Amino acid sequence: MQINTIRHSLAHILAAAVQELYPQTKFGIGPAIENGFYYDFEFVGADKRGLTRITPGDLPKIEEKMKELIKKDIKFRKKIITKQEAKKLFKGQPYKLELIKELPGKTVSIYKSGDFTDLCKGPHIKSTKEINPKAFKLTKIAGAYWKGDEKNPMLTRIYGVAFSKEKELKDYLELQKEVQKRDHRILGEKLNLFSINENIGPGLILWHPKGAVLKRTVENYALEQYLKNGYQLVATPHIAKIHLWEISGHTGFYKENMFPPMHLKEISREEKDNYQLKPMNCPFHILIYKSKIHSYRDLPLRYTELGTVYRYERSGTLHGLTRVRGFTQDDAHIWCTPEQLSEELDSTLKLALKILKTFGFKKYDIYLSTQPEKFVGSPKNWRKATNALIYALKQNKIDYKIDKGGGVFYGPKIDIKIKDSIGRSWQCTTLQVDFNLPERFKMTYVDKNGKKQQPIMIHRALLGSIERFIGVLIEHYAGAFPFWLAPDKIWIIPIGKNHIKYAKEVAKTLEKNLSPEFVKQFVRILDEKETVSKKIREGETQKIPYLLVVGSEEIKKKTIRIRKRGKGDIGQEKIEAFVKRIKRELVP
RNA sequence: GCCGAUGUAGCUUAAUGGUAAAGCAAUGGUUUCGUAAACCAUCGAUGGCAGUUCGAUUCUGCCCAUCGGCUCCA
Repeated sequence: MQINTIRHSLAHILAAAVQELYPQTKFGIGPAIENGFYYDFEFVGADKRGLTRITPGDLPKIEEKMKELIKKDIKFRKKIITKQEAKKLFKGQPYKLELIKELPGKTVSIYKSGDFTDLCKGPHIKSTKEINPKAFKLTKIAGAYWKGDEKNPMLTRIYGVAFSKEKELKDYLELQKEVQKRDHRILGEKLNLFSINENIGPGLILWHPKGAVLKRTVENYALEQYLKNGYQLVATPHIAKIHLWEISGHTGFYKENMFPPMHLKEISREEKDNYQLKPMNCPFHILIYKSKIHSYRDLPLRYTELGTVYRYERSGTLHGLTRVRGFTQDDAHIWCTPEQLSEELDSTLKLALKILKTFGFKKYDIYLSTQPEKFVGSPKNWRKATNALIYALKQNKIDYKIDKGGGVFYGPKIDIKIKDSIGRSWQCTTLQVDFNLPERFKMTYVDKNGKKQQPIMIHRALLGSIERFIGVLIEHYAGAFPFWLAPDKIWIIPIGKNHIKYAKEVAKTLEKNLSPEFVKQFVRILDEKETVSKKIREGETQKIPYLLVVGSEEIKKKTIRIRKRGKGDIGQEKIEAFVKRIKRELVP
């Protein structure tokens, strides 16, 4: 039997159990989902809103009831009935009645399993005998809007996971533990990378020294790649007159996601204009473009900036580094002629894939998002741009999925979701064609015939938000960063106080072979009065790539004893040999 | 924003309507140590504002923040 069918049937069994335990319950819907199922309920009852509060503490009781039902060998029976009959059957079930009303045709199908009957098109298992009662588990309770619309009432959703074999359930629960261990919010604190302080505000990141070094390494690498590939560095302010956002159209489309305006007249009467914290960099780059007249010979023109932007994300959506209110984009805008578009998209995509690969991401899900219902620009341009994106994808031999109608109103786009080391996807790279802003800002270039033309604009952020990208990096590597990224690279551990002098000599040799800056930033001598074991433990928990232990033996032989993260003690080595080793590893 | 849960020292956790306990960390001292936690001492906390109470960290309300979801992510 298909596991999805079992999951779906389990949703019905969940509903059946709930019906027995809480007879007044109103039922929403209950589909199978990835790894399991859920069912939405409205628990009618006695509190001031007329509801019964269900808490995670109630789950074991419901789960027990489900197992009881499964044991009873309940049969699933399908029946086609008329809508009229259905309305009678589901009297008192407002959500079901709403669904019946919306379904096409004159009849609907229902499934009866024991005392529980549900409106459902199926398919289902024949009998609960097919369910392995040891391979499912109710996991959590959450609020969920009826039909996913926040204008609708919020129902109580009970989630469960289900598999065919008990072992699979165990593996799944193990994986969840692994996910928890890799949580960048926990590792961020353990490795002292960043924090969020409630006196500063939710979604605003404090980068601690080690985190800031990591961020800098990531940013420097990305920027270096852009400068090598024909981008020009620009820098722009964090605020601008609100008028700018009126031109760009953001105040109209995006107001509730922007931090509200600053009213300068509150401090100075002469100030007539209100200012606005920037939610994006594009208008600034456009105005640099517009600061002079451009020839077709200037194109493609590429401006890049590590631009810090602020967006008012709803409080409930914030999450560690991956969803924040202030973040830095590795942003760039490219303007080109229609003829250049394909080539630009192709090379941008290549660059994106190269950079992601360097950071250790080898697997991706790539989406092409096409024209939505509401759009600006001509359908012909949309077709052209979409074809140019497809061309770029084909040039790079990329398997992609089409997100039909998923484009932004101003143009089609390619999104890359990277897969981390335990298979989760994260949206990072975005590559968008924009017909809107060049029009709104009246951008032009002079073509071969001396005529003014409108350039095509590409927005692209390859890492996306640096904050999110680092969050993903932390989870991908579980905090054990490759040498070139690690913000703390080498610890030198003298065995006793008589060996501190030699430890310093080792550091000096590294300075000579690498640089004083490198040693200051990345090498630490642990001369505290602690045991060697303690220092090793500390180094391991801090996930330091190399721990160099030095004692009398090493002094005599002029070597160091290397403990490599994940490998343990790999033996003694001359310092020169070690330098060679790390020089190799320092290259991204 | 919505539904639900949570908030005790820098971190992890304990306890209580009546003196808030411990481990790690930090600081000071002893130990100078060969690959994942030496020893002793010291410092240090109930998210905020109200209310109930003789007394609130504990009960109630509001606020703030965090967590799990929903919705959102131009």
